[in-house]
Amino acid sequence: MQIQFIPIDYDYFDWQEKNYAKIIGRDDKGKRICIIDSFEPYFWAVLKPKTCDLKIKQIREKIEKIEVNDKLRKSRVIRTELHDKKFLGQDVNAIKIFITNYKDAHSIADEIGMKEVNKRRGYDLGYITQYIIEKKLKPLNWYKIEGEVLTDNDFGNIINSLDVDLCLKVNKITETEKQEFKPKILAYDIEADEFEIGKGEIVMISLVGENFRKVLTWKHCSDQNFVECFKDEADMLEAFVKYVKQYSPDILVGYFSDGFDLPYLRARAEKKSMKLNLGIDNSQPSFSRGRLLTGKIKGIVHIDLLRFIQNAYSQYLQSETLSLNEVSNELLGEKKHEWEHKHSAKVKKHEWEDYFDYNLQDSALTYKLTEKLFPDLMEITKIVGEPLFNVSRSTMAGDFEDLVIHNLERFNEIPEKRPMRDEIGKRMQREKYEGAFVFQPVPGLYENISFFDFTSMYASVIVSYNLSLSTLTKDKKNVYQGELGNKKVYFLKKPGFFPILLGEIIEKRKQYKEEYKKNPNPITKVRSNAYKLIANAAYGYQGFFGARYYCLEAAASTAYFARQNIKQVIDKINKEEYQVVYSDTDSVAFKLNAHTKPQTLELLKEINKNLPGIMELDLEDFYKRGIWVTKRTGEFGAKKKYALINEENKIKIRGFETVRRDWCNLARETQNKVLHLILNDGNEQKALEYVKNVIRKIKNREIEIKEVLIRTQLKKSIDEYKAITPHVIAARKIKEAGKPIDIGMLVEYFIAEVRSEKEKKLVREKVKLPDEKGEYNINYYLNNQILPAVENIFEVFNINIKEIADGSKQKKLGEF
DNA sequence: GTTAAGTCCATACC
DNA sequence: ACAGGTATGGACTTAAC
Repeated sequence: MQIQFIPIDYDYFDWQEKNYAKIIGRDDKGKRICIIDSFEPYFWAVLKPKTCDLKIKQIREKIEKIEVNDKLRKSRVIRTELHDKKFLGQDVNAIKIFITNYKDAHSIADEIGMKEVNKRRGYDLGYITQYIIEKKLKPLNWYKIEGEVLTDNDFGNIINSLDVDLCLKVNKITETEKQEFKPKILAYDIEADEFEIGKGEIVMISLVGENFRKVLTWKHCSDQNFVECFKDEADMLEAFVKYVKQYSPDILVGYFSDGFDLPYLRARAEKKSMKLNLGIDNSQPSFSRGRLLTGKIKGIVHIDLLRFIQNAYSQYLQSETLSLNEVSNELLGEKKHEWEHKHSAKVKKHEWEDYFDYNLQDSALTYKLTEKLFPDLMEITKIVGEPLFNVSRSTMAGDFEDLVIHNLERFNEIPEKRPMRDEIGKRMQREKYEGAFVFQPVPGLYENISFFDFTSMYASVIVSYNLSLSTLTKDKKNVYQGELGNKKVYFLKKPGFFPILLGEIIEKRKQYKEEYKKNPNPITKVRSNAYKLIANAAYGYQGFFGARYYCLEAAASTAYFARQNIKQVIDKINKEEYQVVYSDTDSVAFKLNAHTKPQTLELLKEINKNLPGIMELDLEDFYKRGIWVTKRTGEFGAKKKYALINEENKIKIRGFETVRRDWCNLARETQNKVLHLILNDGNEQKALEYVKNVIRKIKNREIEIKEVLIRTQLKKSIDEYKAITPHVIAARKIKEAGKPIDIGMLVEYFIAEVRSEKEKKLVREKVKLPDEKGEYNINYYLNNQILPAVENIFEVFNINIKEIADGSKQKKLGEF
């Protein structure tokens, strides 16, 4: 039999002491298909150079006799082969060791202690990863599968309990051209009486799919057609499982569902002594604990969308938190519905409809976000080669490593191992290396500015200078000379697999970006973006202590060559009688002086002609005006703080309090307004009037409390803080009030007036929560929020705003 | 007891 | 444990007088 097939969820099982891959996917008609396949697991023994043939023969014979027994099973070496391979770019002889059960790879590797065996590698890859590499059945690609239909009795009861339309034992896999795939997505969200997992009852569960909207509940009934009422919690949970099975999604998605919804459901089911058999084999969700809890459902890809957004997207979002509300608002232009969380016993009769509505909306937003982000997720999955489940939770650095692992075969490379605990410890203790160059700006308001920046600078440095573990060398001929601290380090010019792979990613990114420019459509946009995300992870990866291909020399040299290049660009621009005013890492801002725009573009061209390798400088934009200010302490210009206005009057603000979420809205808005007025007008007149008015309002207590709330994130548990800061006090107060408080939460508070300023000098002694009675502290908001936010800006115009504010204090309020 | 330097902490830039 | 270094600035803590 032959089918079209797209693999979605990967799993494996043991049958008669061998491993089998069990892959769930769809055929071209949308039927749910299971395929069973296998390969011979193996790992490598890398031999010392010049080991003689006779010795090799003896070693192989020895290895072939290895058997390990543990309680569960007997495992043994099936056979060995001798191969010419590469390890970190070096030619090696290696013995390929085939074994009966992959799970015992590690213990068999431990039995290989001959002194001629230099290294053992490839025993830490994971069965599914190796399967995908061996059989080239890559996730979310279409294949033609030829195979035999399996019946219930094959493989014990593995098959008969599966809720699929067809199960095939694979004979042949052929990749096909087909690309399109629209997964069946089902979003879910629960509402519970307590925040602690399993502590309270689950009040309701919402489900949203295509033409599918449900709220399941048992506390209160409703006439609305999407609400279904059950007699108790257990009944509701049962219905939840039933509806999931009926909808038969490829993806079940929640928002923070790894950490909340799924474990909560599981805990409540346990409490009610019932099974939450969501898996297509009727198994319950399983949870694995890394740093974070991860919930897995067999045959259905459970995705916690928050984790994907955190790992892949957060740095490209404007949202100040990654709450469903803010992220939806930014990406969809749609918010959560209003609802103030309360225990179901306290929900009034007329409020229930709002509660249902709120619950449904959460799933609806999660569904829409998933629809929007799935193309990106799918593209990354295809590039990386690991299953969707893993990719949706992996960091970008992890993705890069997976990409490398899945492409090693092309280079005939044996995989490097994951670092052990002691190795990680060593790496973590290392000293920092020198990073990027940041130009010391001279404070002032500048006119006619241009910005150049390097495209994917660090990635293109890695490629251009061939910086990687496998190209690191002691040779001093035909090399690039980098540095790590005071030490010179060298990299071969002959391209290594890591820079080659990264180069391919950058090249594809460039192609799709061009394609997108020519013909803007969502597909090219997503592709261009996915390749960019992955390319940008390569630098951090090589300096990351957990990396297989960790190479501090490469990471430090990447920064070194980047510094060299940006400084050369700065010199060149200055030499041509432009004036550089600022630069940070990969960008440079300069005044055009007497030059025209065409001349500036010509300069860009010329610089590009002389850049090494694939490095490329780009025009970011032209700006009418820009402002740089002094540091709060000292008379130097502050780095990483500036504001610009381009020719379309679009304003770009970096680093200022306006963009910092730990300043109160009033200060942020005042500063934002000041920057806008100054950049628009080119002078400070209107801005000054504006600030005077704000000062007046503060003094007259005309400001609402919500405008003076300060938000600070709790980064660790309350007792772990060495310094007791205002936000720690606020967190304590929240806890004392019996409200939930946890690591990661944004704590809101304001600084209030106190009876005796003499007794209570510290800021933390004046902290009040938003709902506490009290008035905002006029002096604090003037001297610690508003004035500091605008002081340095006015200083550019030689205006001392503090004096003006002080002076105005003595005047009658009415004089403003 | 006051003040300045040092440390902790959060958050931004790239 | 789950990318890197550079930088600002508030508030607390501690050392020095």
